[in-house]
Amino acid sequence: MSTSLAKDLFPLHEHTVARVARWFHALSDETRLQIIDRLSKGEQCVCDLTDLLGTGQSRLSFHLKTLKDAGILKDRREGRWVYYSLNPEAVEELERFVGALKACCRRLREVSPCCK
Amino acid sequence: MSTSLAKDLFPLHEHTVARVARWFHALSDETRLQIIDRLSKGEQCVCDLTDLLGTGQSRLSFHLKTLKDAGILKDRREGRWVYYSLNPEAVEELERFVGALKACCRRLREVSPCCK
DNA sequence: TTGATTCATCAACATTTTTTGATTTAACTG
DNA sequence: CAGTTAAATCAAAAAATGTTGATGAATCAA
Repeated sequence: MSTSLAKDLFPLHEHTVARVARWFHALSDETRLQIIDRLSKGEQCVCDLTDLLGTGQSRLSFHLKTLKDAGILKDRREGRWVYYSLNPEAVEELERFVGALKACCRRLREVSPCCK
Repeated sequence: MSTSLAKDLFPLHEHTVARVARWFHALSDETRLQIIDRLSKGEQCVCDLTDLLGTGQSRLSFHLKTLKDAGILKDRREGRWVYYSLNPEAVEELERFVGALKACCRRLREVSPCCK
């Protein structure tokens, strides 16, 4: 079952490569991972997150935008506040990719066994 | 069970943030994802990969080093040739992280149901 | 309307990452 | 040994990213 997943994804389409690179880029920054960490506990508005960074608010805004543009976060306005949250669909797609990669590793291990 | 995994990882330790950022950075480049794609079919030596990039060999070397330093790839020398392959342990750790994140999403969905 | 608050955007700058071509190292071959 | 091949390393230039402080837009409250 997960083997067929791998068959679907690998070899990667050009389009897939671009999308996946975007996800990973969004997640490749420590500040952004801390944002993810916060949001893993639930939706937060921007002002709740400002304490994460000792510095300016534009910086936070920049990172939130990076994550949102990559599809990792969703946002929702409520009056003056904007609430950000994890986008479960993106997380699932990510999981699918990593799962497919793992399936490749498993298959390779079966092909060339312990000897070597 | 995967819920307990999430409990282990989130909230993220500083150390974890740094490690994960490294993995994701290594995977955030299209060239490097194409290398991964190749290696998903099995071990390859550097010279087999040079056709991936129209340009110089030092560039390939740079990207291979980036992936190796992040722990995503392993290498092995055999005479004049160096063979690179996926590191299954890294892939599994990656899967664990993404799985934990997904568990967070699931939990959040349960807490705040359909309404809203 | 005026003023305050929340957040996004912008432009200038700083920092980091990537590319390139040249050089170096290591391993083999004759 | 001299010559060749595979791959890593280096330094300089180019490109992409991230930071900062200032400004702008939207919403609300008095």
